[in-house]
Formats: sequence, structure tokens, C-alpha cells
Amino acid sequence: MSIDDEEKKEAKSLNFLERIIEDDLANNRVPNNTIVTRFPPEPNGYLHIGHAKSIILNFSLAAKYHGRCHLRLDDTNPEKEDIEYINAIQNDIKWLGFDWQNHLYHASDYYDQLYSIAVSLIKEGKAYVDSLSAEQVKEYRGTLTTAGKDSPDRSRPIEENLKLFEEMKEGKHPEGSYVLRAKLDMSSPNVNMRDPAIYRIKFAQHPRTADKWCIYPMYDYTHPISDAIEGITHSICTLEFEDHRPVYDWATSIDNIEHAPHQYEFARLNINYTVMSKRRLLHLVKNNLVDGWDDPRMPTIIGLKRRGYSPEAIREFVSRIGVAKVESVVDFSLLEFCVREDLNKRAKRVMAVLDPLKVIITNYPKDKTEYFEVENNPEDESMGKREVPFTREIYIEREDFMENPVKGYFRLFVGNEVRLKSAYYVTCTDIVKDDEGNIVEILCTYDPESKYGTTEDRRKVKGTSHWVSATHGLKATVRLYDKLFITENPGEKTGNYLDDINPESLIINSNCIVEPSLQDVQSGEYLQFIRNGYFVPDSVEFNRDNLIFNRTVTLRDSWAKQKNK
RNA sequence: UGGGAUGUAGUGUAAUGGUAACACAGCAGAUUCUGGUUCUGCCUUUAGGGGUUCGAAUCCCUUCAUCCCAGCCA
Repeated sequence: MSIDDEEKKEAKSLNFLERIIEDDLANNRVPNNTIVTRFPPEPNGYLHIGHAKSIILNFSLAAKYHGRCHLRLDDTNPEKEDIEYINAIQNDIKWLGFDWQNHLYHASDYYDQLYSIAVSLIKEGKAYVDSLSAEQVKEYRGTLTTAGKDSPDRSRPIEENLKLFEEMKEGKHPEGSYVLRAKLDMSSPNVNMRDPAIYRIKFAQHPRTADKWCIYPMYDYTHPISDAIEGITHSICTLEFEDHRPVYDWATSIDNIEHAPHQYEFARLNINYTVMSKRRLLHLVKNNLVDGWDDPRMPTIIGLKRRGYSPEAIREFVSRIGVAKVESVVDFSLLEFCVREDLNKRAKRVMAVLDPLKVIITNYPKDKTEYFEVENNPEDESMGKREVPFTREIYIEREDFMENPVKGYFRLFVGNEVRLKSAYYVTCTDIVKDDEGNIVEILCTYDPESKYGTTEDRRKVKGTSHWVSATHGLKATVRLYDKLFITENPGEKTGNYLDDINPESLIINSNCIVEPSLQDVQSGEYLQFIRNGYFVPDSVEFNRDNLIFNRTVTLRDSWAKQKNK
């Protein structure tokens, strides 16, 4: 690292979590000076870009301070969790580029310990079995502005609590008949402290422990103890858990451990024009409003991957949005900026005509094929060149021709000369229309002196079009994705986010003509269709005989803006 | 007078008592075999009021606004 780089790194300001960590480190509050963080998803859905923020935050913090980051699947509610999600979560984290090494844990790993801690809590009179119904518990809890009152069972004798809890575990009581509650403070202004339930009865199959248990510990009880067991030093979660911190601190103090973990909260990621809650995403999937969790319009990690986003772009995005405690909504355009920035450096340029218009070059020999070398990436010479066949009949983009050119238009029109990328200059001479007056093809002449796209006289040709040989080009299907929602904050007006779904979020164009080299692209290869945008072969449906591409993002288009003025 | 948190350009994030800044977005222009990229410039900011101080985004008081909490969800 150069001195300049070091200075830059030095100068970079710390976020509030880094400050806390550096302060803890400096004051010897961290065992072995080893920072331990964790990413604790509940396996009840696929990970989305909001989780990416948390993943990147936790793993990067650990890496920066030479500590470690655990992956812990928070599987305390068997009704909602599924092995499909457990596997998908791991794949997504790996794809993002992070490694938990041998630190993969599950909350369910701790069920035995959690149970025996609960028993000792009962023995110390700090927890009791309550027979109140869910409705009654709610009543007794009071409201935000009025204190709660004690359940009649709060004073149940310890022996009886012990016996009942044992029976709950053995499946002798139906769901809803009893819960184990921590004895905290029914009059606390913080409703989370009013004797929270810590165990409930559920006769559900658990994805990992099957039917071994029929009582399951609650998040508020499980999470802090799991953190303590794993030696987590900094337990980072989102803002809505701030009110739970007193419960967290209570649970981590049960065993009087020397270095209890601490919880810190940051603002979750929101992006405009999308929804981010698992509940809503699940709804979109279940109701076939999208084609699954990996639909390229979804903000899921797997959706973004299929859309053609690179992990690097996502990581850059997260590092640019920063981390703070303010509720915020990040512009979708920043995400787009980050993919474009990354893909501009690495995407292989190819020529693909999305909306073909035939061009006949009348003075070019009928059976001739010339091969032109075209650079694969003007940003990176090391990516080399490829040969593209050129013939008398080619296709160009319908948008690249105008019968009656508007002001500022410098593409093809009758009498105008443009360059065909890396090939020849052509001048439009005539338009051929069908009986209904639709333009079916246009006629051009070419200048043989302009071979490879330049001439001796260096005359100015403002427009450059991409093209594909009509005889060598291949048919392809292109899926043009756009925002899933048409409003910045879906549902803000009507109260229902589904009202704001963009009916044109997917346009399928199956009559595209692409250059022959596209038959050989690899799955996952990043492409730029010159002048059209960034594309990837679809990871599920693409093959040599079925060329299907997904548009990741368009190129910036200052002409479109100018046109619309 | 329930409790907890948060207010810095349109958006996000810095500045931690000492010149309010960076990025995205937007707007101009230059360059360009992608109307892309790159480069240059412009635009717009401390929620309001009071106080402490030589000096306040920062400390104090106060008002306002926004978000979260009354699951046997996480």
C-alpha cells in the first residue's frame, strides 16, 4: 500500500459502530481483543439486499478488526422456517463473497442449554408458567400508556412451575395452554419488559430438530443467550430492536458472565421503488406476481444475481450508503450507478439488435463476407478482440433510423452518413415500405475507403450504429426488466403496495438478432450490448440453442433525456 | 408529561467546539468509433426558537417533525 493510500485510509471517517469497537478495544473491554460479530437470519425466506447490508456490515467489521463473524440461523419458530431457506441463505452469503469458516451455528443447537437455563430461572423464582390465554395475556399487559397487572399465575409456587414446564416439554399440554414467562416488571413503561413469554408450546416439525421438541424458546430469550454462548462481542441488529435491549441485557446477565455481549442497532436499508419486507416479497412470490424468489425484478440476492448484478457492485453499494441510526431511503439510482460502474470495467462488449430494421447495402457484393476485428472492451485492452462477420444485408436498431429526423438527431436518415461500428460508413439512399406504409427495409451505399470505421480524409461522422449481419446473426430473446413498482414508496397513496406494481416491469422481446459469438457465452458472463445496456445470459434458461438474455440495467442515456424535453 | 430513538443539499453519508464536505441525482460544457465511458464546471444544506462561548451542526433549554413498541413472530 502506498503512503497516499494509507493516508486516505487514515483519513476515512469511522462509522458509529467502528467508533464503539475502537473504544472498546482501546479500553480492554474485548476478550482476547477479538471482535466477534454474527449474521443471524431467520430461515423463513430468501435474503434480500437489506440483508446484504447486515451481512457486509458484520463480516467487514470482523475482518477490519481481525476478528470473526459467525453465521447463525435463528430457527426458533418451526412454523415459519424451512430447509430450502437454510440452504439458500448459505449460498447467497457465499456468492456475496463472505466466509463464516467453521462458525456455522443454529439457535436450535442451543435448545438443551436454553432449556436448562429456563429451569434454573424457574428455580430462582425468575420465571413462571402462565395459564392465561393469549387474549388474557394481552389484557393483563396493559397498554402503551397504562401499566400492566400481574397474572394470577405470577405467584405460582416454584415446584409447581417446575412440574408444569416439564409437562409442557413432554407434550402433555396443548398449544396455547401454557407459556413460560420471565418475571420482570409488569409496570415497566417499556412493554417488552412486562413479563415477556420465553417459551411456547408448538407441535410443529422443526427443519432441524424434527419432533424432538414441542416447546420452543422465543427470540428475546434465545438471541442474547446464543450470542453469549458463542462469545459474540458486538451484536448488531436493526433499529426496531432498540426497545428489546433491556430484555437482551437481562438475558445476558443471567449467568453473570464476565464479558457480556452488547446489542447495537442501526437503520435497516430502504430503497425507493421497491419493497423489502419478507412478508411482502413472499406475497409476490406466492401470488405469482413475479416468477419466484429469483425473479430478476426481486430485490433478493438471488434475484439480483439472476438479473446480472455482480457481488462487487452490491458490496460497493453497501459501502457507499454507509451505516447510521437515521431511518433513510436510498435512491435506487445509486444501486444502478454501482452496477454500471462495475460492469463498465468488466463487461464484454457485443453487438445485439433488439428491435431489428433491415439495411441493404446496395453497392456491396452479394455473396461476400468480411470479418472485422472488434475490441471486447475499450476500457480494458487485455480483454482482446473478436471477429464479427459483415455482409450486404444487416440489421440495425429501428431507433437508429428516422424518416423525419427530429432536431439533434444524428443517426441514420435519407442522405445522412453514419458509421457502422468497426466496419464502414454508410449513407442512406432510400426507404422501402409495404402496402400499409410501414418501413420494411432501408437502402444504403457504403464507402469502401472507410473500412474499419475511419477514412483518410478524417471527415466527421457523428453517428455510430451497432449492427448484426442478417445472414450470420442469431435469433435471441431478450428480457427487458424495469422497476417492479412505479412509485417511490409503493402503497403510500392507496395503502396497498400492490396497487403500484409496474405493469411494464418485464418486456419480453423474442425477435432480437445478435452477433454469432453470443452462442458461446458462459453462464454468468457479464455482457454489454453496445448502446443498449448490460445483459447476462439467463442462468436458468439460456443454452446454445435458446439464447435468452436478461437486461441488468440500461446504459445512461442522455439522448433519451434530451428527446423528452 | 407512556417509553425508546432520530432530525445536515432532492437522496445518502462526513465534519465529534475552530473555513459545512463527499458521493449519487439534476443542470451545463469538453472529449469520444457506444448520445456509453472519461474530464470540467454549476446547483442546492445544519428542523424552529432561545441560551452558553471569542467561536456551535456539535454543548444546554425549549418547541416541532418523523420512526419504533402493547405476538404465545423475528
